[in-house]
Amino acid sequence: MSFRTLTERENTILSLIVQSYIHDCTPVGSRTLVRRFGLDLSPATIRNTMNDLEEAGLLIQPHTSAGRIPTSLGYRIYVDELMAPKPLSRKERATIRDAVVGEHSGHIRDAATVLDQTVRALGGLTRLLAVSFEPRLDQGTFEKIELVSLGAGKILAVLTIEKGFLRTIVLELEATVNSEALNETSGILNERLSGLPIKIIRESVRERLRDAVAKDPKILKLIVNSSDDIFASPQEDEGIHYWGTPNILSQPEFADRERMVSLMGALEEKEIIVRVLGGHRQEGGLTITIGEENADGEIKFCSVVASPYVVGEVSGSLGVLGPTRMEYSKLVSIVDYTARIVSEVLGEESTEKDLTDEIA
Amino acid sequence: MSFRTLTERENTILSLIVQSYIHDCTPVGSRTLVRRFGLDLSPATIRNTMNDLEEAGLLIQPHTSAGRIPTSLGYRIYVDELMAPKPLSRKERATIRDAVVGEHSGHIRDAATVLDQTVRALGGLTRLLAVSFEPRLDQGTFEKIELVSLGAGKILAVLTIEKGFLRTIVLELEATVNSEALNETSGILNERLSGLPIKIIRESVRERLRDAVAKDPKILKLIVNSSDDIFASPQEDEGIHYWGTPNILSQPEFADRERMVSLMGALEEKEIIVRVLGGHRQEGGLTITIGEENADGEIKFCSVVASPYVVGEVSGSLGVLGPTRMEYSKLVSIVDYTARIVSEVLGEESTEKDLTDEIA
DNA sequence: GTTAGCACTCGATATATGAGAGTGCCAATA
DNA sequence: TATTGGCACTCTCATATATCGAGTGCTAAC
Repeated sequence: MSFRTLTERENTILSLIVQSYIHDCTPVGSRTLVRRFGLDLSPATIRNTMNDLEEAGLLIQPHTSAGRIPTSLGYRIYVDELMAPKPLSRKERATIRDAVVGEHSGHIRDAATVLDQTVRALGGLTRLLAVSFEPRLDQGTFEKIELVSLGAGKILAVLTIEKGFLRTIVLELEATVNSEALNETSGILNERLSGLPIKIIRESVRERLRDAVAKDPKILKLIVNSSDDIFASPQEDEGIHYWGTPNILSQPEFADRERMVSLMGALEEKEIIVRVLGGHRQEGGLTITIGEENADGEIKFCSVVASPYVVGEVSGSLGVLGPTRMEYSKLVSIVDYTARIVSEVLGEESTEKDLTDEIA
Repeated sequence: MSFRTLTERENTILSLIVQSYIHDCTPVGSRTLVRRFGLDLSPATIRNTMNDLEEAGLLIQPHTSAGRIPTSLGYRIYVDELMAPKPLSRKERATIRDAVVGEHSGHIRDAATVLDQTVRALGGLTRLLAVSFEPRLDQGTFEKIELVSLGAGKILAVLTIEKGFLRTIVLELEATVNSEALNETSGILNERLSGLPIKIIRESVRERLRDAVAKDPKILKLIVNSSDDIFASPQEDEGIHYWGTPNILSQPEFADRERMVSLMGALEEKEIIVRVLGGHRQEGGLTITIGEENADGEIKFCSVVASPYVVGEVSGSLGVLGPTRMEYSKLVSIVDYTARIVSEVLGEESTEKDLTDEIA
């Protein structure tokens, strides 16, 4: 990653500067560094090293005769090679777990509720903007469909997806339908499609149902014609939860009005979140994206620590967004742990006898 | 409202000051007022009147030797007695209507989608924070319930409520259930409860089903025991849509960091919205709340223009929130019109043959 | 290789100054 | 009697100026 290997001293200095700057948001000078960390070197020596680091592109000076601050590349080196993840305290683990698991032990929550409470906890704990995506159900396996007549030609399709996820859709037919025809249709669908991944179904319903015969073919026809919607991947900008805008707006790096407004606008449009966190889904593990590494101009002052969570074949992602000056060593632990807990909680087959409110 | 009747001149001056201040966000002085509006009076005369208005509590000076700005009470008089609602242009009406009605004429949207697009349009048009509540279904009339087995003891209850609103809930039973028993149960429920308001049902299910006999009584029992959830009024802080935080943050009155952060925090917690807009539901019509008239400290610099929308017996509300310095005369027209259109659109029985995605 | 010393830079802070907009008051006016 | 012109005064805002302090780069000495 770095185009030349840093010396031991350079590593130390870089690390200390990053830590100091993360803590203070103040450019750090040679003298301060020596004093604060009780270094056994003179400021002049530090200055020389700083100069080298600056030439290597890891530090910059906001202006002549100010201290140095890390560049994105500087943070990158720090994150990849220098920092040690900071373990969570028992209390922190408990905070996260309690929030994700939820208070009412007798009450099973759906994914939206779980993630909503998760981002609240995550935002509160990190004092940053916490973000999460609901799971993308179209990665999952189709279990079965039920068709319910709602009267006036409306039909409710209820899709059951592995691990207890549910998706409901209202379809409409001009003719009235009887429940017998609905049962027949759902029977055919379940027989032919059960156990297949949603994605596969979306691509191949037509062929799979081509030779199906039903007494009342118009329902089957409706299903096939609407299959893009029924077996759809959810809209990219749906199922996003976030929390902590005041946190992020309080950060000194957003004192600039312009920057703040553009960030908020980007958040509201959700494109940013989708682009930044969307790519993280179903990938390996926790990722850190720093400053200009984010393609989007609006958040080139921001970093993102994100991790996928996995529930069976279905997955989503969660993470935090904040200024590049963030406490990476702590955040990787927090985000990683949160993602694990969410995986765990959403993966539990609901065994409690209570009810979940899938839609408000 | 005002504790003394204002003279003709006082009315004029107050009105002009309000208009000028709304336009400029600059305290307005006597000389400026005369020049800008070509008044046939000398600045000295205006000063006398201004002094009177200040004593009446309708104007204040930010500091000695600055111009005047209206107080909340000043705005109140203006809104109640002086201003004339500004009619919407054809184009503005079209903008609102198009957003609420939606683009795909062949696609029926659910309330959440409609309101989401509505607040976007409303926020964009007013350059303020637009807010809406989804309808409170528990004001509505229960049409029927369908019970669908999802396997593993899970049952999906689908409630149909007048005007095509839908509510689904997952219930859980330790035993497995057969569809016959479910049909029997839903039959009993529909027979006894159909046509009743949800609210009434919530209060009286027990009595109404006391003497009901079913071959498999445990499902009926589950329904009764879970009735608080099934026929619940939705959580106060659910079903809220808002859009336009960047708009509001760009307003000069939120240059103050502190104020901005506290407003954003309040918004995220949603309590503010609930308290401010929540009360407006099912009430007469459009309401305007100005500055300190809002009980909440966080938004004592804000005003709210809100209106209920009504769909049959069910209603919700929508409106805009912004600094007290807002263009009331225009906003009342916009909010009123938007509420009407939303009422209309949500009230339409869905006749299109297409499908709605009720849950993501 | 490390360090002390020194001249220099530059942002931040405090202070002074003047311009401009506005006010209140009072005596003159129609 | 209501209106007005005139005047002294107030207060903010913008600008200019001086000073302080943290920090730098460079060089010569250790």
